[in-house]
Amino acid sequence: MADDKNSRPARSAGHRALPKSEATRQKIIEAAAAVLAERGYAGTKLSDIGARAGMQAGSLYYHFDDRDDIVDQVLQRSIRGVYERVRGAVEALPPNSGELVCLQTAISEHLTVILESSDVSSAALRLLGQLPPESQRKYRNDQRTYGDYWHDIIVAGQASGSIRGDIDPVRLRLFIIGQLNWVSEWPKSAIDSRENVHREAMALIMGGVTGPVG
Amino acid sequence: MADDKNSRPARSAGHRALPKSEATRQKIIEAAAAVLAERGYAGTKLSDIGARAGMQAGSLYYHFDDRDDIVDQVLQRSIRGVYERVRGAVEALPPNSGELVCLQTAISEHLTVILESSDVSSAALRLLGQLPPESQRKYRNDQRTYGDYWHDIIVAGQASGSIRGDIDPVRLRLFIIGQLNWVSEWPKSAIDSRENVHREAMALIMGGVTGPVG
DNA sequence: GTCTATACGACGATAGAC
DNA sequence: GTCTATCGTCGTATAGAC
Repeated sequence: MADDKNSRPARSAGHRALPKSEATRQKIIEAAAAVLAERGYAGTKLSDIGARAGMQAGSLYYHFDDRDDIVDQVLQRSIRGVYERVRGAVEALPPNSGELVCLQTAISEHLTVILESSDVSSAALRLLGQLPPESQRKYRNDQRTYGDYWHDIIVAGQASGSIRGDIDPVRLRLFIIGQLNWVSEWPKSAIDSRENVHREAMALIMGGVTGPVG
Repeated sequence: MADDKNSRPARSAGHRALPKSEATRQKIIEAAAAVLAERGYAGTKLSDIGARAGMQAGSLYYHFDDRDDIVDQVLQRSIRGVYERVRGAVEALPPNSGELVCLQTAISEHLTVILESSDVSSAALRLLGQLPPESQRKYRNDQRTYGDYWHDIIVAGQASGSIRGDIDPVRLRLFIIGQLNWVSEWPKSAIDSRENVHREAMALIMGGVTGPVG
């Protein structure tokens, strides 16, 4: 649990929210996410990250320990970022909203994150599978936390009857999230407007291909 | 269009279907697919492929021109393989089967391929996105052929009213195929039996989370 | 903080023995 | 057909100037 970098900057007295070094870290992480998303884990070279962040490869070592440290930050932020966004959206619902509304909100927000940050947030999704197995373990907890959050919504919905009960809740979640995640692989030409993607995704997940009335 | 390897072996007179060299090619391609699926494009080393195929890295060059040639074969077989399987299944239906049945058959067969060859066939799906953009062009045709096949089914179904018409047919296809493709990313623990996955995927895609009767 | 230069290892690819 | 040995290249990481 040695973690000297995440609470940076630990300087004398906090005054500004984004000191220069932190802003640069941000820029590097975003650059790395972009490269990771399009080249994959092993295909991401420090020179690419540096180029996109406007500096030389060697300069990255001032801000990060090594290559994996950068990848690490991208993944952490992505996974936790999606979770916080979705949880925030669901918790913003009026109290006693039905489970179906919670599910719809989670779907909508998850999709929003994918559509708006097609780099930073969707990079993680495609990356987890290509990491060396040991590295994957580090993110299992964050992944499971997010999965559990969905799981609870789905199970509650099935108990109340608002969500069909003849599909295993784990697989139901995996089907839904998988369908949404794959949007990050779409050709850009298929996304004419985010509104359409949202509306149609919701319509399909809710009512299926035969439509809301069977 | 120089393509001297694909029609191998071009030996004196055909006698056996699988001469040794062709069998070895097969084994290498399968090994490569396995490594590609778990390490990604750039993460796949010739030494890994060789190890899994039971030979040294240098020996691979007897069967293939270079690294990209191997990746190429994996992708070609995967994309075309799924297409042929799905088309075969749909064409095996009794004539004048409804479009909805065609769609269901396509879904079922696509999922079957993913579940049974979680290496060879699913490797391609995740790979296309991480290839250097120039390389991607080579597979666009095969991809489009497969997409068009689904497209025709969906459009016909929408015309006849058996498939809801309020979702863009291109996105409807992408949603469905994406949901199925993502199954290759599932933790193995989520697949207790292929039958269950099939049944539930079909139920969800057909009727949505609210169930077949709304 | 960022640069250039360099040490070092890893991987793709080739050559030649068997 | 497959092996071992080797070369060349590229990418990570470090060192030290600015």
